[in-house]
Amino acid sequence: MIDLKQLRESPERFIQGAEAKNIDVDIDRLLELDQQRRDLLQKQETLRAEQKKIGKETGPQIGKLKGQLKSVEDSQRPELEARISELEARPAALKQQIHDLDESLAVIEPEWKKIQLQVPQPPDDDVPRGSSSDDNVEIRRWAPEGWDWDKSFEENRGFAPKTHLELVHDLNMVDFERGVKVAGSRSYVLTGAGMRLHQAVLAFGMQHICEKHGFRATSVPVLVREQAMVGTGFFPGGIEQTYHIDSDSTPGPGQDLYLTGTGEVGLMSLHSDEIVDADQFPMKYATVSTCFRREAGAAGKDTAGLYRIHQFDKVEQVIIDKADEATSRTHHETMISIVEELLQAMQLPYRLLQCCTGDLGSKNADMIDIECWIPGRGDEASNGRPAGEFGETHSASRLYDFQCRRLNLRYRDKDGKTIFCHSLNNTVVASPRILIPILEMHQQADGSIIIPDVLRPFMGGCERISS
RNA sequence: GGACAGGUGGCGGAGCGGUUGAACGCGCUGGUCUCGAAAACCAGUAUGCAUUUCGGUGCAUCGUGGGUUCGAAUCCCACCCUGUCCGCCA
Repeated sequence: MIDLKQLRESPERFIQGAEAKNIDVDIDRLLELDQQRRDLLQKQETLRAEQKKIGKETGPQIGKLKGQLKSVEDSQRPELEARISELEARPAALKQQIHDLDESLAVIEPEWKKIQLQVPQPPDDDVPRGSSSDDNVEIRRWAPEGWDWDKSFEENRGFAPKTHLELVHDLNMVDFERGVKVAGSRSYVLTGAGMRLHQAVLAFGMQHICEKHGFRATSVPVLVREQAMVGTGFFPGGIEQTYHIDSDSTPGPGQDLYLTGTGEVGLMSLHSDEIVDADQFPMKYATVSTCFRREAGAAGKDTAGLYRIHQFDKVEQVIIDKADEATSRTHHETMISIVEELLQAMQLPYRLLQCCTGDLGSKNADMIDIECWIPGRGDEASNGRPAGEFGETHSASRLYDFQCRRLNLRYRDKDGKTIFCHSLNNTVVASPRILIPILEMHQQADGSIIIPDVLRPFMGGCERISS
């Protein structure tokens, strides 16, 4: 959520920000409603002040007179009643006016709130303008020694690569058919070495971020209240991406909940509605959680394999810290470098992409995607085999106070003022998607797969997966 | 599935129709005392919005929304949430 004060002061910044992000939101209308609302509130406040003042003066009198009314003789009643109704007349009139203003406000506020939740955070000035992921800008890339970016996998390694689909089939690591039988399209069942490797990657990710970088290991609810989805900024925009445990069809307590698409929701919601102690900054959390995504609107895209699926597991990192842009930028770089360490440790070639304004999503001021090289992806080369392509495996967001404002997550500065925190989040590792580059990049000419050193301790020392 | 209880400030906990934005306790901040600390004592200590001659001032907020009333934390209705006991399941 954006700061309405800032919006009033510099609406252009937000209008241009929404435009750059390709988000259609009627900011002029919001400003208009905001002005109306403020006018109404001001009028109402004045009336209330008067009502209160009168109430203090005449209230006790009325009470006393009404008491007398009970014990007094009939002949004196009319006079008493007249005095009471005289005293009651003014506050009653005020009450009616205040009530009318309430009704006017009730007309405005739903739309006012709705648009407010839709206004995106303007992108930072140094984010390149663009309309889609095609306009993202590569920052840098890395590959293990011996890998030549100008050559194909076959030229680099001396044999034609299999796709991950072929590999998991040949090595019996995934059962897609039964996955689909049980759970429908985009479902899978990891088996044997597939499941072991999946768990190894997640365990490695948790170990790395917690032990090497001091993030606090934390579990999160993956079934959450709507407020957590709104607070973290996934709603209203992402509602069609989200599974809903529906109270209409299955009434009863605990039935109106949503399945989270990322551990970020649970982690960031931990401190919602809190004024956290600034001494704890920066607050660094890591979790591993199952993530659920409906992938609505992605029909026909990446239908085969482990790339785009409804359910996966992810190690996620978040940082909450004081409201300072420079600090946020530093954290952002740190969180990205943690991922780079991990990918380098697993010897996976990757590149960093600066996402353009059109690809940022509504809540980010800046976002860096990390893409691993996947030999089995992409268009067909002349030999009829995939030419290889980068595939997004990580996404690092810098949100400033946009998310914490929604979550009502604050701290006190030196002067005791409450301030909304800044937040950031980044994938540590998401599996099984990350298994795709691991399998494809570490495959051998004989069809076996060499397990990266760093994962072996989590697989009982196993060095190689072969049929 | 059945039977209840309850939602008040950073926390605990009063209040159940009239200066109650809210007693009391704890915590926190400042001060006195002390060589220093603890204890004791004194003072202060909610959030949001608006307004301001930056000293304040006004309004709202006791789960949420509506209602009754001249007046609601207090009464009524609906909803949300939390907890307890029994049953069931792991």
